[in-house]
Parts: sequence; C-alpha cells; structure tokens
Amino acid sequence: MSIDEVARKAGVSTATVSRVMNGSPSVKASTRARVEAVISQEGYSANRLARNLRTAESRLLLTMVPDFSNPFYAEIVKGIDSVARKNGYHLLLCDTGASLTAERTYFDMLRTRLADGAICLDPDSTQRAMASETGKLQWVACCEFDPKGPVPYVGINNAKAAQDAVRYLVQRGRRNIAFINSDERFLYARQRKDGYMAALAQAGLTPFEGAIVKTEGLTFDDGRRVATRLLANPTRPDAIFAVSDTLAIGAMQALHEAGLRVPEDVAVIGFDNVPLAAMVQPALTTIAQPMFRLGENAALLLLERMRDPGMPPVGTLLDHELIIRGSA
Amino acid sequence: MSIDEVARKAGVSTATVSRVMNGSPSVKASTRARVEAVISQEGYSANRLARNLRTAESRLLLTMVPDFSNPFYAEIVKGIDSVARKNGYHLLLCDTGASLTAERTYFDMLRTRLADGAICLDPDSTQRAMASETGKLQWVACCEFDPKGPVPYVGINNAKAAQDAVRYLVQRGRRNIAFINSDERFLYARQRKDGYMAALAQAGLTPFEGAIVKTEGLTFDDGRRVATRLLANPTRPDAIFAVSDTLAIGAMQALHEAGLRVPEDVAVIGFDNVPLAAMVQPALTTIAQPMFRLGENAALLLLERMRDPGMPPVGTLLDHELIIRGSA
DNA sequence: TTGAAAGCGCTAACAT
DNA sequence: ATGTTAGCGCTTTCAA
Repeated sequence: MSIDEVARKAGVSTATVSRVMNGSPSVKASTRARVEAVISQEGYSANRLARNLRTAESRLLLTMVPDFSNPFYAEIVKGIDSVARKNGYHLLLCDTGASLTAERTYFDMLRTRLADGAICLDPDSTQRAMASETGKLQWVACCEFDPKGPVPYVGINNAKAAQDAVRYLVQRGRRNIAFINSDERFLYARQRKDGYMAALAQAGLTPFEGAIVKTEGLTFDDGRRVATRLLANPTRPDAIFAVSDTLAIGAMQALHEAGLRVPEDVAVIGFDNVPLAAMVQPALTTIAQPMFRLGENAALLLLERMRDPGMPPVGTLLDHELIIRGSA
Repeated sequence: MSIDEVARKAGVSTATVSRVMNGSPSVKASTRARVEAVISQEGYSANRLARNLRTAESRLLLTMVPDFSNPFYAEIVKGIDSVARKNGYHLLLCDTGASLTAERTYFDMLRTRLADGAICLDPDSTQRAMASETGKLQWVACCEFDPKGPVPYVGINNAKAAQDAVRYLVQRGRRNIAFINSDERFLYARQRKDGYMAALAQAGLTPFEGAIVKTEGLTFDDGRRVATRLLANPTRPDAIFAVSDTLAIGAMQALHEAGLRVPEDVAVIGFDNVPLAAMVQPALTTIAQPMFRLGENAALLLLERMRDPGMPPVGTLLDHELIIRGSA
C-alpha cells in the first residue's frame, strides 16, 4: 500500500496525504480527519526508503565500538541510544573489533548516506587514519580521540584519573605499585600510563623492575595471566593498578591463587566501574567513568554538528571519580 | 557526486556504471577499467538511499533486545551480527526494555521497510501481541518464543535445563532447594520454574515453605535482596538455584554477609554462563546457554525465511550444558 | 487549503 | 556490450 492508494481512497492528492502524515498545519480539519481515517483503517505507514531518498536523510546514527559485549561500551551505547531516540534517530551498531579494515567498511555507511552521522569509539590510532579520508562527513569521537585533530570528541582525563588512583595507593603507604596496561594503540592506555608515571614521580618513586606489564586483551584471563607473571618477579608488588576492571579482577584471582590477601598483601585498583566491580569479593576499588553520560554527550555533540556543520570542533572532558571499596 | 556524473566523466551511460558497480559480467574489460578509474579517482560510492528505494530492500536487520547491557544478550547479538555481516546485512539495534510500546515503535521499522527482517528477544508475552499485528513481515524469535505460534524460533529447552540443575543439587544431597525466579512475563522464567518443580517431584520432594521467590529485575542487587529475604525464613535453604548468573552471584553475596559458606552451607547454581560466572569466588556452577550460536542460528533462520517466505515456521532448540565449578 | 508535477539517485527491463 | 528509459514512493515547490 502506497501513498497514492491512500490518496485515492480519501479522495485527495498525494500531497495532501503527505501533509497529513507530516503534521503540516495547512490542512483543513475535515480533510485531515478523512485522510487519517483511511490511514488508520488501511494500516498505512509511509515507506521510509522512499522518504529517505527524497529527504536525503536516513535518521540513522552509525555507532562503531571495538566490542559491544564489553559492558563498558554497552553502557555508553545505552547513553547514545537514549539521546538518539529522543531526537528521532536510531542506531546502526557495528562491532569493529578495533580493526581498521572493519572500521573502513562501516564508515562507508556514512559515505553512502545510509547513516547521517557517526560516533566512533575505536582506538585513536585507527581514528586518525579515518579522519583524513572522511571529507565533510559528520562524526564525533567518544573516549578515544585525537586532542589536536579536527574531530569533535568527548572523553575523560585519563592521565589525571590514573594519577588519582596511583596517588591514593601511595597515600595508603604502597610503594611497589605495578601497572597492568592493555593495547597501546588506545589513547587511554598511553594516557593512563602517563598518569601512573606522573603519580610515582610526584612521590619521588620509580617503578620497580618489571612493574609495568601489558596484555593484548581486556579479559579476566588476560589479567590473571599477566598478574601471575608479575608475581614471579623478584620484587613483589604491594599494589596493582590495572587499566580495566576485568583485568583487575583477573589479577585478584591470580593473587588469590598465590595465597596473597587483597588488600592486606596487595591492594588492587581497577578502572571503569562496570557493574562487575561491585560484585566481587572484596569489592573492587576503581575509577568510575560516567559511561552513560559519555554516550549521551557524544550523541548530543553529533546532533549539534549535523545541525550546524560549520561549528568549530570542540572537545569535552567529563569528570571521573575514585570509588573506594574493599580492594584498596 | 551521483552516478550520472560518473557516467559522463567516463563517457558511458548510467546503466553501465551501475553494471560496473554491481559486478555485472556483461561489461567489456576496457570499459570497466575506464569506469573504475573514474570511480576511484572521484571517490564515488553509490547512494544507498536511492539503491534501497529502487531495490526495495535496506539490507538492515532489526534486532530487539530487552537490555543490551546484559552480557547475555550482548553475546547473542554478536552471533547475530556475525552471520548478518557475512551475508551483507547490518544491524539496527534496539533496546526495548522489554516494553510492549517500545517494541511496537521499533516494529514500525519493519512495517515501513527500513528493515528487511527482525529478530526479537523480548518476552514471549509481548511477542504474542506483535505476532497478530505483523501480517507477512519477516521476523523470528530468539530465546523467547511461542512454541505453538506462527513465528519461527530458536531457543533452548529451559525446563529440561532447570531440571538438570536441580537434579544435580538433589544428587549432591541437597533437600531444601530454593528457587530465585525473575519476571514471569518471560517464557524462560515460567519454563525454568516448571523444570525446578519437576526435578523436585521426581525426587519425591516438595519446595519448602517460601522456597520460591521472585525478583523484578536481573541485577546483582535484586539477587542479593531476595536471598537476604530468603534467609529470614524459618527453613534455611541448603541450595539456591537462580534463573540468571547475576542473580545467583547476588545471592552468594547475601550468603557471605550472613556468614554462610558456599557451597558447604548453601550450594548455588546460576543460569547462562556469562563471563562473570567464572570470575567470582567460588566460581559459579551454572547452566551454559550457547549464546553466540543462538544468535547465529536466529539470524540464519531469518535469512532463510526472507529468501523463502513460504517455508513453514520451524522451531529449533539448542543444547544447554551444566558447567560444574566451585559453588555447587 | 489543495493539487499537479518534478525529481531524489539508483536499477533493471528492454532495445539496439 | 551498451544505451534509453521507466519508475521505486515519497516530499516539495509552484500554481491555483
């Protein structure tokens, strides 16, 4: 059933039906009623494929995340979805696995006009590659970004957050503070490392031999594996700061297996404050990121850009918070 | 830049450009080369809004989940996404919050042809309401379904799975087995309750007074709260079976707070086998659902239906598995 | 307040 | 092997 058929049945032109559908004020009440009657009786709803072509917009927002089974990203996506919906948009969700080729493919949705705009949560390193190719397509970065690039962003101050975490550890008397980092393709990994170093330096400390370890992924097993390795070190850490909660909890598991107590023997701090952090024993001390608001702000920022593409690109940093629980 | 412009620059007709873009074999190699040169040089990519209208398909799959920050659903969505992508489709992801009105709104995307098909993970009760309104639109159900309805589905045998869990508890000598259920709008909740009852009956047992409790949600706090209430009972349970891992872990927390040991005093079994289950202390014994494969199968089923709408609706049940860890 | 008609950018049937 | 052309179903000028 098409608009023409509705028009015919209501005895009006397609233009009038269109006006009714789009709430144009210039339709006589009686005409509107007649058209609406036909619409509801026939169960008509406009073909969006046609409308999209005509209006040159899809009202779809592309959202690219490295891994949407990571609860951290899931919560951000919820924030994005929330403002998208309120503004009549829907999400085209893409799991890129942080791969540049995947990202390039997905970006084509912007280029081909299937999406009106995009939000990218992929590593800043892959973003940089995209930024040069995107022309005047509208997109914003979330969590990962290039501070000096032309793409608007919202994130947090990772360096300061990490510094807060490590400073807290120092204040509690810890001296041998290990650092579990992940993939340094991510800006957050590099920045948090900076924060870790800065906090130590500020306390007149240097990382002990082998204090800094890296994982490929962000899983529990990654954390456990790397912490086990850490414990084989001549110097035993009296604290561990990990760049993600899951990693930290994996480390706690390794500690447990080694017969070490948390926090008595080794204090542990994570990052993100995903729900998981409150569920373990002892509950995890961590840096909370405002995940939902990060998503909301990114979506708001994108919508603004789409409305006014001329706007100079802005970068916003949201506040983090140290959540003190049992592990440190 | 449009197809006409490319055609003009390459000195061919739009039809030929279209043929090149779509890999038609009937284009002379030299012509193709010329067209491709212009395409890559101009960075042209076809407007999908126009193509969608013309071909009457969007190659978008609507995916409706009650809550995509629930890792259980997230993993299923990954399965869906995996087969969708392999077949040239992308996901329109909608978080319905299990609400019927939200679902209705999202379903409009099918009706208006923005999506070519849909996969629904919402409660069977809301699905039933939809089934009557959908006409010949293509959609399939995943996890939640109406066994006798006209909608194809893939899921697991929840009753049998629950029965397996409870039978195991009985075999280990537990007699006062409590059951933490969630929202009974969900088929899985009702079916797992049936399985729980069946296992008890089979062992000649009846639930003790107050053995069956319900939660509204599926969170850690819900589980903790309800387990605390459970422990205030005259009869203390010696085992708890919860319909979700998060609920079970919340219950373990309540047990811990009450000074009870898991599994010595109270054994605990969860459901789903989300990553979380392996991260807690003691690790959670649980029923594993093949989440990723559930998603894959649902997507495959949908694609099949879209190809051949005449096919009689089929229902597939995938295998579950009892994963024995430390908690029971 | 309404209608006629152009046209969004593509694909595909048909003609050559 | 290639071109011509109709038309997908809408929205939106323009005219009445």
